[in-house]
Amino acid sequence: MLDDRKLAVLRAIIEDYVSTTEPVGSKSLVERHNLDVSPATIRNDMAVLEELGYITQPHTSAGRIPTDKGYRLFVDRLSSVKPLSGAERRAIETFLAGAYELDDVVTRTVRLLAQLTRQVAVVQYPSLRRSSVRHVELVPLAPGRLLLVLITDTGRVEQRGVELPDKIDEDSIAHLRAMLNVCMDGQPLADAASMVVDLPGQLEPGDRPNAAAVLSVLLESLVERHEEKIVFGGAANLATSDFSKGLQDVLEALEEQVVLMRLLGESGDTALLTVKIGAENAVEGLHGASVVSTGYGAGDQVLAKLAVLGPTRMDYPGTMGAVRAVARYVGHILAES
Amino acid sequence: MLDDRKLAVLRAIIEDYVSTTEPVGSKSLVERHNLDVSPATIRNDMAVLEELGYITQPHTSAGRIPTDKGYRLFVDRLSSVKPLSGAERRAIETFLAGAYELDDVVTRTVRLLAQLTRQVAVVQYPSLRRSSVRHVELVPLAPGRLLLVLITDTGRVEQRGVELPDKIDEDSIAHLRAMLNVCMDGQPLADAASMVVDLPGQLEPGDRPNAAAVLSVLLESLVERHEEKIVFGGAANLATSDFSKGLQDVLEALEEQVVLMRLLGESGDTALLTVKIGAENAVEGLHGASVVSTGYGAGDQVLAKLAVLGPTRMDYPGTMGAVRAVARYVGHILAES
DNA sequence: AATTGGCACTCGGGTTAAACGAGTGCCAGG
DNA sequence: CCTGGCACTCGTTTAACCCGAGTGCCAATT
Repeated sequence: MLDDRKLAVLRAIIEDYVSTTEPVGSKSLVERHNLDVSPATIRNDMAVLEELGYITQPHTSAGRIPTDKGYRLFVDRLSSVKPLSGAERRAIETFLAGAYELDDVVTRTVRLLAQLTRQVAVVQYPSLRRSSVRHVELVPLAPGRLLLVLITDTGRVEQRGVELPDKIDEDSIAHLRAMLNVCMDGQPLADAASMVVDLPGQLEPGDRPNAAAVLSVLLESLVERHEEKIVFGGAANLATSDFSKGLQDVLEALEEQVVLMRLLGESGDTALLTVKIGAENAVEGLHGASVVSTGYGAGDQVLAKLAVLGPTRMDYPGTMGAVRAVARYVGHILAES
Repeated sequence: MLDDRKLAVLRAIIEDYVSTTEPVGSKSLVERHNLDVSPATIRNDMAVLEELGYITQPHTSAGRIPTDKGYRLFVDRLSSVKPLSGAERRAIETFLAGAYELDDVVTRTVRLLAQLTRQVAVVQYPSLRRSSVRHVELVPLAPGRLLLVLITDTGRVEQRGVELPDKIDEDSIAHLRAMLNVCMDGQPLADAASMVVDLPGQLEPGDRPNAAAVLSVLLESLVERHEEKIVFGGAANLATSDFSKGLQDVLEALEEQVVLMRLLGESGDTALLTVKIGAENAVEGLHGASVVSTGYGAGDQVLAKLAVLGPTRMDYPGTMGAVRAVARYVGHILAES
């Protein structure tokens, strides 16, 4: 059904369409790629490809353009991830070189990815689950209010205000702080729940409600909420890449944290490059867009996701190459610091 | 030269143009607003207004549209800030109610402003200059690396990695930490420089290079860099408000931190509502846009700026009302926490 | 069975021409 | 100073038209 030449034709159609944005006809195909057959033959092949749903024509008397299914086949079987050029690799290094803080790393990664691919970049903050506790600090703000500061072994700091049910005095704070640090120091945050389960027993009964409030904030807010932090950049690139329709929709989707979560979550927990094409994206209003995503982290742990979003008509090999390279490099940086 | 009726005509033209997006002619003017004169009279007035540069016609045989100068006059003399409706005020409260952390406050403010005005919102993080030090924490990360954590009396936490010139042991860290806290606790950050000037003298000579590194980071990075943090949102609104040209340009400008700084910086240190119309904006590629900005902060201190950006053809009274109201409300929240 | 050249057909895009109409400027009269 | 009248301008819309890229099909060839 699909012999080699037909596949070659599909590949050629996609390459041409991606670079010209215009439907591609049988004649220009044989010219630009040296297929040693006549346009008529290509037409027959194209008819078959259309029959099978890999390409379609916008209207009669126009050339063919790839369908989502066509891109899917292309990505799965007809292309390979394109390694970056030396210049691009150097760009990555210089771009990310001066980033010490996590905020900095994430921000720069977004800009870098957007610039490299000329599309929209989406980056999720690394999860805290695999980090360990280095220090817990409690700072009184007001009679019924504490500030909880968590410092991890990866040098990250998270803070959060805590509303206390009762008033609390300096001594109790100090005691609670000491207890917390004894219990949790060096422990992975993923185990935090079990670490502190018997903590209230070691405190004065009167302090227990307050301690409970602190713990619940620590467990729920700090660790979980953090993963919801996702930033994007390169929206300006949307304006040029004449998104057939619904630039509006795309921008709205990007500004919804929940949508971004869903977008990155879809690809599961894998660290592998994942490509979602057009309607494969569950998110309404993001059909017409493709998302290339991957996990990243220090070593082989997947701490978060990053992705590039663009029109279905995108340079998949190049984009995949950029995403993979950036993910790896960011992984190194996280591992070092 | 400019009698009352001519001013009324200008106001009417602006109101109509803002709501319809279309050049407005003499006839529809007398209909929609009950000016008790004939279209011909209005035409004469319009001729004068055009002569003076307040309005212009896109082409012969079309109605008039306001010029930047026309909007300027409108804002300065023909309109007043429109107070928010009850529903809008309630929206502000519910929207900002659950925000405890600063991050949260800023993020929500951006979304709120964008939604309220249906335009792009820009919010700068509050300056740390007026805050006081509550606690300084030093955490060893690696032999030559420290994490510096600063906690302010307003419950804000800033962290930053510090590269040390020499190795440092636990005791020296503890000593340095103690010294820092003694010197700085309760002191306003604005005075931080003078507070620590004699600190190195109280340390072992061997520790002085390390201490200097820590101090420079504390002074330069934490306090100053923080003010550069500016976020924006509501880009989706740009898509609808058919920015005559250069949506591309606007998006690019918004993604440049430097540009945003300049945008907010222009209006000086005032807490007052400031309106920059079209070409009044120094930023290239943001002609065609207007910016309504104001300072905000706890009490009467101006800690940062926030702004709304939209096409010159915007609802100035409404936008100004929203900006002022939100700024005030955010101020209250900052003052409480 | 696959390939090829030939040929009629389709249809979107671009061009030209004409009719339309909103809006203007000007003027003469109230 | 205001008003009604009127000629004029010019962008927009509509219609008719042609052009050409591209297709599908078929019969002939390999």
